Amino acid sequence: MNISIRQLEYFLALSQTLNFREAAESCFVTQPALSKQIQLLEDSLGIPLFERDKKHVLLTDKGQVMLNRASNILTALSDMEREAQSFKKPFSGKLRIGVIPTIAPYILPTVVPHLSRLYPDLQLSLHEHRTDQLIHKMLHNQLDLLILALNVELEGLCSTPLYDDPFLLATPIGHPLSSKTVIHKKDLKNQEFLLLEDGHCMRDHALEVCEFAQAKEVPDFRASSLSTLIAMVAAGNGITLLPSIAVSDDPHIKKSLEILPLTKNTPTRTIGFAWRPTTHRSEEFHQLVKIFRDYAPPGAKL
Amino acid sequence: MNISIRQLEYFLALSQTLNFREAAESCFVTQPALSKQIQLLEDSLGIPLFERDKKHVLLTDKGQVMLNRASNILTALSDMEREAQSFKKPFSGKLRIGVIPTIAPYILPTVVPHLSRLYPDLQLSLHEHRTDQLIHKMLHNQLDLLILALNVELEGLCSTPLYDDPFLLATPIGHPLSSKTVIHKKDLKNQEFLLLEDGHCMRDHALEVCEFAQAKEVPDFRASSLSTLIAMVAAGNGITLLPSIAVSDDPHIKKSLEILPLTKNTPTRTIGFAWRPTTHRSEEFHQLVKIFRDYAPPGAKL
DNA sequence: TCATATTGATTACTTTTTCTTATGAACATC
DNA sequence: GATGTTCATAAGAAAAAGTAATCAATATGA
Repeated sequence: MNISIRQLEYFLALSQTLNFREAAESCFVTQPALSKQIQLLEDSLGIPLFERDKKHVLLTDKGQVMLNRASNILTALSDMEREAQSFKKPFSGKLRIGVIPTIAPYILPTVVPHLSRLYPDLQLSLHEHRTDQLIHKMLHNQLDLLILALNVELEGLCSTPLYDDPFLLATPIGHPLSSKTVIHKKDLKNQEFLLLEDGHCMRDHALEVCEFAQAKEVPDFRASSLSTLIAMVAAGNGITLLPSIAVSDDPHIKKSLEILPLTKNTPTRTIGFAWRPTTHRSEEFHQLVKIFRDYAPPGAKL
Repeated sequence: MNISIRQLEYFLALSQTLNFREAAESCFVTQPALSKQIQLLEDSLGIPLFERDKKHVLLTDKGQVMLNRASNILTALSDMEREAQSFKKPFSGKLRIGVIPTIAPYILPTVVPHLSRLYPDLQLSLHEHRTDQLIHKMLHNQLDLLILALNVELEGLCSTPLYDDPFLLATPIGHPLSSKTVIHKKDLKNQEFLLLEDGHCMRDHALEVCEFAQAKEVPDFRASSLSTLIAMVAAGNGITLLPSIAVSDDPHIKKSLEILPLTKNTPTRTIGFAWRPTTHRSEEFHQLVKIFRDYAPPGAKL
């Protein structure tokens, strides 16, 4: 017998549920149908993919290797189908965009309305996650386009920069540093920084700066979002770094905090797109770059 | 309807023959069966893959793009099946090796017998082509492993070096240069070099050396193989560069030519393996590296 | 402990898909 | 204009994949 796409789909489904009935349900077929196809696939490959004793199902080692290949094949097929779609009508259909939390609130509100206006047939589906999860979802064909800070390793993805986003120093009103017009490295020595939770790439950026300037992190506190961070600084609990795009447009922030530029050699993150090399729409992404630049948020440097 | 593997296979077949009847034949089905599946595939994708006026069939632009994707998917599937095979029994089944002509005669005769002895279940299939064709065949899943000079761009392939192969100068017996013990760059100025035909990567290597040393190529002659080249030098028609592995083991050559080492900074090619990233057997290839090194030809530098 | 529920495999039968055979329409060639 | 191509189409046979019902083996809980 020959391996079929359907068998690969059933294989994927079963590997996710590890339960024949549930997997069958998720594929909208009955359990015997799925059992049969899994057996046929195992026969075709000549190796067992699952160990099943009459109560548990689990993926074998070799099954795991085969699963990765199967998953890649299905992704490639899906990309092929979606590219064909986009041939018929570019900028239509579903576009799943993933954005990191320290970028999303400052870019999406301005750009998305323009996108919807320019491409009414494009159904945008927006997802906010941290970098690791974004990359994982991208590689598993759950997202089409990422918007993130490019200063990280993007294993197996293509990327292109959109704009630079310099970091600024934020202190409480009346903080000793706030009298200065520009902050130098030595000004930060032994200052206490409030930072984001683990997993935010901006935390890593900020930590690098702190280490470089011999500053300290406030112990026992990690903010879950930039707004928490801003509130904590405003309440006088410490100082922090904020991305330009997060502060440049917000009069409220400028009243409750002091925002100070750093020296010439300003620490900066590069914001950009990333996508799977086999994506459909790589053409369209290059067009989107222009639009995202046209509607760049205040504070971003082209 | 859903796209099937079989549809992709028929698509590939038709793209090769551009004739429904022949394509059907090559797939061991009747022409209407293939016609139908091609139609279904076009319906699924929503775009025409072939233009057919009642006498000619040709691939559309979009069809070409889809073809590349289809071909990659089929290769991925074939790799998956073959990896499953190799799980059952490593070093068994067909291994298709491609080698460039300036390497094949000096490596294969020594290594292949050992391979056959070590892995009696491995069916070696050896193919001699120039670099460009090897890469093309590799990318089209017609070869599993390449042995070539790594000093070239290997688009989309993985590679690993085996050994270095320095070039030596070959002159006719009694040639003025043959009195020297070592050849320097300046010795080669205005010397007349015999070189290989276009397409041999060794020609490009040698040309670089010639340009660097301001030497000249003999006009109106291009050798089709190293043995022609050697014969032409022996006949006094000029001098040339030869790879160490081609001369170190051959007493006949040493009688009919003068073989002279070049200066310390010896021009050298690196001989190595290359394979598709998705290949089955990448494990086995790393084992083969050891064996190829164990039976390295005289003249090769590990 | 025994009734009950849940697991994946198996069987018999139905539906769907894919194939073959036979044929038709459009175009070249002689 | 007869003949031999081409690809498309239609009808029915063969193959594949599905459902429904059931089984055997294992857990769970009164």
